[in-house]
Amino acid sequence: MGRHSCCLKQKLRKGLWSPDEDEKLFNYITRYGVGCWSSVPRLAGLQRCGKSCRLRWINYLRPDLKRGMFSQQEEDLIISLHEVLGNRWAQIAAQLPGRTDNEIKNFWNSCLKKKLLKQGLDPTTHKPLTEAQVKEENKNIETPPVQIPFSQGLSAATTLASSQGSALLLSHDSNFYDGGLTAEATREVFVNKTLDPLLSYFEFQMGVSQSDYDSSLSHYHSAGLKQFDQNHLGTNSSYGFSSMPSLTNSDHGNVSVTEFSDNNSASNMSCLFMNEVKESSSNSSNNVSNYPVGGAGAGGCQISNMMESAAGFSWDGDNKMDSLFQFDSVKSEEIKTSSWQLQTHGSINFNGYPITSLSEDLTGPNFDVFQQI
DNA sequence: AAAATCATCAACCGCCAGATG
DNA sequence: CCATCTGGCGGTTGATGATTT
Repeated sequence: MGRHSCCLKQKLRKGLWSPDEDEKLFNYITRYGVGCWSSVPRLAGLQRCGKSCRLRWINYLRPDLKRGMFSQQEEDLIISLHEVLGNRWAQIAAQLPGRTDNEIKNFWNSCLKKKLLKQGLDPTTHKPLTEAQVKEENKNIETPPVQIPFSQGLSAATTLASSQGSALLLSHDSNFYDGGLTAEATREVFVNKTLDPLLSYFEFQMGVSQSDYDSSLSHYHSAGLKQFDQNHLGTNSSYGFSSMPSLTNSDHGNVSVTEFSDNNSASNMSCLFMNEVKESSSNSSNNVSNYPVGGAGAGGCQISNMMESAAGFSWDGDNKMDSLFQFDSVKSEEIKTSSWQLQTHGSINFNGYPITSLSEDLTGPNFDVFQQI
């Protein structure tokens, strides 16, 4: 197996995406949706391979990306899911609306792994480290890991959860949480995908019933959806991007929705979807050249820069970003009845767009909830 | 102040599986 | 069937800014 045929063609650009390329891809996808990725570059006028375009859209340009720092709940959930699923990042991402597998994978490798090690847990097995492993880790980590006796009744994982003040009870040998769902059953849930992902997500995470969904979701989406209609869980309800409400219902200027922070990805198109951003330290003279050109290094999100970059895009006329989407916080009624929609010169829904994790999980027959838009 | 090291994450690579001809 | 194409996934790399020496 070699490269994809599309990648064999000469003169294809590689590396970081320029604002111009982003604009082209974004414009194309929002106008025509996703069809055949291999033809997207040609039709969008890009010197990229289809895979690259797909990746860029999924990990960066997709409007439903949440971005920002991971909340404690998300963190706990990732750890729990990782214990069940291992490095199946796409499946893990499927349970975290607005997060990409790449993002979660990076977060795991850069943060959570170390965190578990510091807690004396093997990040692969989620079991307490052996003496030898602990010694090995002690060499690498200055901070002494938490020593967790093997004989202790509570699992180390549970200890971890409680030490983090988490409401989530991580797996012991048999039970994931008080509800009594066994680890095996939970594994069934996620591996065989037999349950409503959103419901199972919240039940799994919080041990809540569907009736508690509102509060869970509002917590999860922080300042996002304040009155997420429970009808979204109904059998006849409409689903689009699972995290779309958060975006759509964002208050203007409510930066906390996406929790921009220093750790936030700098190159974040989602920034563009905010009508208002942090006061940009009066450095409004930034130009497109300030568009994040690096990976993490461009940290700090340079929101003002991003907005400048957005302005640099040749959005024609009323096709500007903030009119592109329904951002008004008063649009919750519309959210209830319609899927998340684009508001260009008419409406474009994202039926054809890759959703959330873009894994097969969300489109599989067992995930009806995601199929209804 | 400069060099070295670390942390982060966007993007690439290689592989796999399903679809298609 | 077989070959090829394509989408998707997980592992890895490399560029960059931040931090430490």
